[in-house]
Amino acid sequence: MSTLLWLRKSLRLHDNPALCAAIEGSTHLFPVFCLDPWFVQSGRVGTNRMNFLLESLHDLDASLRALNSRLIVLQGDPRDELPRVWREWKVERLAFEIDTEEYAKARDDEISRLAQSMGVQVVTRWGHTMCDLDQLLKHAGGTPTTNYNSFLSHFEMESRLQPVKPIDAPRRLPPLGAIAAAEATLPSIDQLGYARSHRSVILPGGETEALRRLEEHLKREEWVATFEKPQTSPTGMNPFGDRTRSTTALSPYLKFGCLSSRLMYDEIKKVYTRHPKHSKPPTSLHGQLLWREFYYTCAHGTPHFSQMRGNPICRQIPWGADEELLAAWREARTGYPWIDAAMTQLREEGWIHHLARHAVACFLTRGDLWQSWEEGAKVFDELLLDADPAINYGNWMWLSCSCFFYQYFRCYSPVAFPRKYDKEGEYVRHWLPCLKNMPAKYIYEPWKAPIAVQKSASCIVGVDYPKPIVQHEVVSKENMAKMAMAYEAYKNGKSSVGGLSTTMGAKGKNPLKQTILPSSKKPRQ
DNA sequence: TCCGACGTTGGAGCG
DNA sequence: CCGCTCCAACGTCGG
Repeated sequence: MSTLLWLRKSLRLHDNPALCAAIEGSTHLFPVFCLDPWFVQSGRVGTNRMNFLLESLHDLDASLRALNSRLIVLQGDPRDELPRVWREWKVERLAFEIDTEEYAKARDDEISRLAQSMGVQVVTRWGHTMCDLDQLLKHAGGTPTTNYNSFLSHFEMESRLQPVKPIDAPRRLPPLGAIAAAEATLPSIDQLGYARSHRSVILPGGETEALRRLEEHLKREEWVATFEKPQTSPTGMNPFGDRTRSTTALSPYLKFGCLSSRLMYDEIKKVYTRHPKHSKPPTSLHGQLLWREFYYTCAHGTPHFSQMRGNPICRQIPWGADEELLAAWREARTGYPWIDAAMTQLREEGWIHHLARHAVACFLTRGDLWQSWEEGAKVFDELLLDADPAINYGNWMWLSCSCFFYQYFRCYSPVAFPRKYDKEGEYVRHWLPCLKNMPAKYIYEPWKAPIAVQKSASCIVGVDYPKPIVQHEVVSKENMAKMAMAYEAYKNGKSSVGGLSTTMGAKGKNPLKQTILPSSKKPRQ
């Protein structure tokens, strides 16, 4: 049996069920990654994340070579490339990990049909998440819950049936066929049309690095056991070395599957057994992995999860469409140093702390600029190393009070919020050097500094640094009123957007129940 | 059907 | 510096 293992995520050897399935009964194994133009040439993936991907592929290739195999990298649409190599290499079986992203589902359905039509067997396995997401949906009665605590009970049910247990990396691999060995290798980032100079390697990609970092974190048992997410700081200058304020920053490794979420969960569990008074979800480290699982399940079971219209869990809110405001936010020139510093770090490093994401997301949407969360999500999707559709869109809905979270009167101040963490404004000074000499008193609101102070700090607001594009005290109040109206419209059972009229939310508590019950299941009554 | 408790991470003002 | 209350008042769950 000759098997092609089609790698997309799970760029690792450890805890890789699809890899194990591909090995079983194979005389030849072709590990293949396909650089799909839908991702590569579309502008969807920024330089930093593409670089992370290439490093991860490079690392995987090295690990495969150590087992007398190697990674074959194809370039082109997998709908063309895979059938070609199935023929050329006489592939009898295709194995891949289930991917629940919107694009991936459609793509994988097509590929599976092509394979069957060409007599190629198809084997799929879950592996990117801790559980089989269809099973989690089943525990929820067929429709995803938008409530974390409800989700926790579903997860507990499922993990009792299928304990979260990682599997070891294989020690031997079937050899490649001779023809396949001649195929092209990994391109460099400039060969893919990206400017090498725009790259900033803060987090190097790859399974080796992921496991090393996980191990480093696990050594700090006390820290692991007592981790409380809300206690961490968004303004830590070096989040990857700072031992007192940082998070793990393992998200990019989880996104690409350089690190298995099941392995991480299981290793943390071992620490918990030695520290009986450990923290608990939602704030604990286990809690963080469960948030990931939560959003994945929700996205898997929700149509049009990436947008507002047609998304049954998303509040319909009449966002504005002001290209200037959006551009100012995206390009870090809102005139609010905290917002601009975070957006600068995002662009430079591809990573910002979760609370910085909250702050800039709230600012763009319900807090200040009243722009659609979809636009913000697109920017994050391009720039974040860990950009992950389920989690990204989910969190944008959360922050914009479109789903999951509804207390729109709780609004982040771009001035008061960062001050709680960083009184001196070191974070701002680092990312916005033009404000380096601004006194701490004015660092988050430099337009309030007397002109003499601005002069002695060599930073004239309106010249060296922008004036604020909106007045937070004014617009945040106006926007709260707009949110109240949108919620009122929702309660009255009609959409407030584009004259669309829907009965959504008119009576039912969960509009999903009326719209997307899986055909295989009967409604619960 | 109603009501209270709760919701990972708000802000301002107070003691 | 911390913890408390109020601000005005969201949806969801469960008794």
